[in-house]
Amino acid sequence: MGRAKQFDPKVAVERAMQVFWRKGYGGTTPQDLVDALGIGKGSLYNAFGSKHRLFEAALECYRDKETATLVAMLEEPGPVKERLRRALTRLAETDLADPDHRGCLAVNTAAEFGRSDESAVRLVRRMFDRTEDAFRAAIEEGQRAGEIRPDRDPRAIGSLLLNTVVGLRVLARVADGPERLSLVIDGVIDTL
Amino acid sequence: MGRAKQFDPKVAVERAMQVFWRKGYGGTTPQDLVDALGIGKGSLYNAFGSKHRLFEAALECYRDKETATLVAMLEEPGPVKERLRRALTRLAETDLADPDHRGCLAVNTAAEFGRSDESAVRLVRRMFDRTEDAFRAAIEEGQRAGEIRPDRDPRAIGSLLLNTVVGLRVLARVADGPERLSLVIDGVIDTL
DNA sequence: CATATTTTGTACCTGAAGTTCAAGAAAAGG
DNA sequence: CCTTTTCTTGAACTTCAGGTACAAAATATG
Repeated sequence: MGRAKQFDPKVAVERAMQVFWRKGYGGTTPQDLVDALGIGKGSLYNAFGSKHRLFEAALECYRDKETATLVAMLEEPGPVKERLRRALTRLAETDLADPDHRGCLAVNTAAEFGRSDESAVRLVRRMFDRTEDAFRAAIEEGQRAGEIRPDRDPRAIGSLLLNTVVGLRVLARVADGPERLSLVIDGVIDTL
Repeated sequence: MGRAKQFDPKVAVERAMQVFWRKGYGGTTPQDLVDALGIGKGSLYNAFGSKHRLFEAALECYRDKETATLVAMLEEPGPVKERLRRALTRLAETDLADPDHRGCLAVNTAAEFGRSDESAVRLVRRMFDRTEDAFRAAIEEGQRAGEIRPDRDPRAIGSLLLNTVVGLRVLARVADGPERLSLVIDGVIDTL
């Protein structure tokens, strides 16, 4: 019973995610959210409680979509090394093509909050863990297929690739061209 | 003629740098700065014009100190690879030992502003360029000394090391231990 | 010492952030 | 169909960010 919501919370969170991604948490105002979600301030606070809680939901949404995309890219056909290269390249290209150069919401959040925000840090860590796991799985597959030397620690390479992606997405935020990013990607992939 | 300043602007900028480093640009209020610098608001705005101008000065100060530290570390005696490993390790250790886990001010600034702030982006780019240059110089030295294979592009390795550092300093902001960072450092250095 | 010039702290202003609330509208139950 | 419950809307409220204006104080220069 009671009046039904006039908007879809899923859609609202996704729109909020776009705003937080573009402007950061601190840079986003309730008014920005009201404008982007197309609902009144009251509804916003009734539905999500606070700017921060909405942010958590948005970050969770981002994390799920982003990791799903990465996993999908890593599951494409072809040699593992080529898949990895393609995944990184596509990531860099996407970031550079974005007119706002938003980079990665999780990385930006890590930089914005550090550990001063418990819930944010938890969400970011989880996203990083999942990303590393996805890379590790790909590496193990490559080792089983004989494409990657079996004497290297998959977890270590996973960490290294995670770190590479994090770096790339920061550099992409201020990059004026693709050169440096390409050098990085080639440099990393060629050592595998 | 006229009264002399009661405080040392250099010291003031350095203190401001500490505040911006800890709280970010958006998270720093004029009151924070007044408290940290120990001068009145009037003096602050008289001396620096605006929060943003003071931030630029602080970022410049940070950049100069930080790159000087890096260059000094890379100029220590010993094999180049060991110098690089030590430099990265010390960086990670410093970040983890910092109770606030502030990471790198330039990286945080890149993440906070992206390209929405022209002057900030310029300062960050310059810091990144200098860092890459420092690494490139070290690599070239290593190649001359026969420690590093001469068929690799020093600029590319410089980019790769820069990217590694940027990634490390983001991961350090949310890391709960040194394990992942160590894996990354060893993974990168061992491929040189 | 006189004066011009600068510094300094305080008081003040404007706008917005972040949230709450009262009043009304729509859906379900008796 | 009336009550109950939940949602909606927009205004109201509180606090503070960010910066300006000012008058008093201090000091280099002639």
